[in-house]
Amino acid sequence: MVPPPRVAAEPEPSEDAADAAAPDEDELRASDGRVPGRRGRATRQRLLDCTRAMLATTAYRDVKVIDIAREAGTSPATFYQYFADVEAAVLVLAEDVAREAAHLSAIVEDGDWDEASAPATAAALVDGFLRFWDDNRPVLRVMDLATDEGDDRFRKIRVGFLNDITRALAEVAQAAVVAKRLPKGTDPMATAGVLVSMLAHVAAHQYGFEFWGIRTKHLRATMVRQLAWGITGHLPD
Amino acid sequence: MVPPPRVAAEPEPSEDAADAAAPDEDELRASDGRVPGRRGRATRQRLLDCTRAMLATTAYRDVKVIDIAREAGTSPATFYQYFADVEAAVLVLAEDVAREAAHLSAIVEDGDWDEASAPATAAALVDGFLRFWDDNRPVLRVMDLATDEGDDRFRKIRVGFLNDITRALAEVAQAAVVAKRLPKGTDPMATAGVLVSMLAHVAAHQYGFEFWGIRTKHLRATMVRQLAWGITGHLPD
DNA sequence: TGCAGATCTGACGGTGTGTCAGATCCTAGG
DNA sequence: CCTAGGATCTGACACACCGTCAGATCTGCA
Repeated sequence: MVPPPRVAAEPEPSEDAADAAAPDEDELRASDGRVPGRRGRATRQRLLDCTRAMLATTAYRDVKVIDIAREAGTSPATFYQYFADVEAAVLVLAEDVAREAAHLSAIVEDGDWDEASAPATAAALVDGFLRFWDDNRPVLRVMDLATDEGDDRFRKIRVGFLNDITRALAEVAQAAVVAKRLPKGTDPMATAGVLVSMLAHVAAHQYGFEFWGIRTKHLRATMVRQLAWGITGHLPD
Repeated sequence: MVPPPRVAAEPEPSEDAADAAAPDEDELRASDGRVPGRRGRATRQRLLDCTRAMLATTAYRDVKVIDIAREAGTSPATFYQYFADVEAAVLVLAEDVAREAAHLSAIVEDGDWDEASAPATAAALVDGFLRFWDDNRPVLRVMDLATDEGDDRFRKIRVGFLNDITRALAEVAQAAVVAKRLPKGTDPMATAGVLVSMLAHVAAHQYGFEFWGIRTKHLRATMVRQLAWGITGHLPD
């Protein structure tokens, strides 16, 4: 369950300069401790893509290394060159997803939360959540599971990306407390955290709602209302 | 992924009368289609208990039939006599958990939701959720995963048990809409559904919050506030 | 062109799966 | 008390996946 310690080794600047395609992953190591070159990185990426695809079509429990490798046109041994196990590959996917989530906190930070604008800003955030979960559901659900199972590597990623949004919302709530629109004892961080939970869970189970007759339109409106009021204290409508 | 069709067979009334210990599970069949007797049911239960225990200590992905069987002091072949696979056993555990959840909807139905009582009733429901998730976390997280993966057998159970609570809350919301404490367009069911989502998700990730410094006390207060307002339209405090 | 890594894989021992046929257990009826 | 016959369990097996090597193959460059 513990990530293997990264072996410290002298860098390979010639390679590094050659392909600056990798954004900030210059810490990559294969299982044998060497820094992969162009070909290696391509294989690794192919394996990641296939893992993501697999996750979208197969129950997590049934995702096998051999299937991923076959799909990627390579052998299981190659998979193990880059990842300790399936979980490790998913962890990398989770990191990617978390990076993509940055635009969600931007919505909170860049939006206006005064009485007139709050509903629209809240709506933008709600839509962002729904869309984001739609795009990344397979990875996010494994992330949720692993976090709940006590895996700290996943928890850190999850907390990290939700944290940015939560902090941003907490600032808004804090302002509302100061302005006495929210009751004095209100904990801004707890408020923001609970609302982010609401957003995350509804987004995750969106289709579960339709299943029992709730239209997405109403769902969305309710989320917006609950969020806007909870965070600003402005009564909606 | 599809449950095996139950083979229709003539019942065994003599056995049935002998041990009425089983509440409503008289539809039980072993893999070979026969109705298990006392000994069989005991073995089955032992396997279920071990499955639950396993789930509490081991990542779902790593829960193996052979481990469950070993733990139960029996052989894998016996496990397969009662369950098609690990998932099938967890499904039964999920049904049990859902049955236990009945008391949560009772809190909503039996409680008062007038302005004076709403916070206390909401608090009781919040505590019920937190406690319930605490007691059944391992099964509930697998239920969430399977539901999200599109498994309808789990979805039905999940929806079924949350449905009772949601319906009960929706009635309260409906009353608030009629009384014009909630805006006219409000969909009571969607409102209740979103709030139940909030409760479920916060309860599921309770310890994730503590991880980043939010005290359970504040978390609870926020949930209560959000729930009481959202469902009754009464401003708290 | 040929060498020195870099990358990949065949092959293998180990473990888990799922399914029989038959062994073992239990109990009702003699 | 004994025994037949159904209820229950399991050894054994064929198959699949895991995880790890040593060595085969590929690639870029001197």
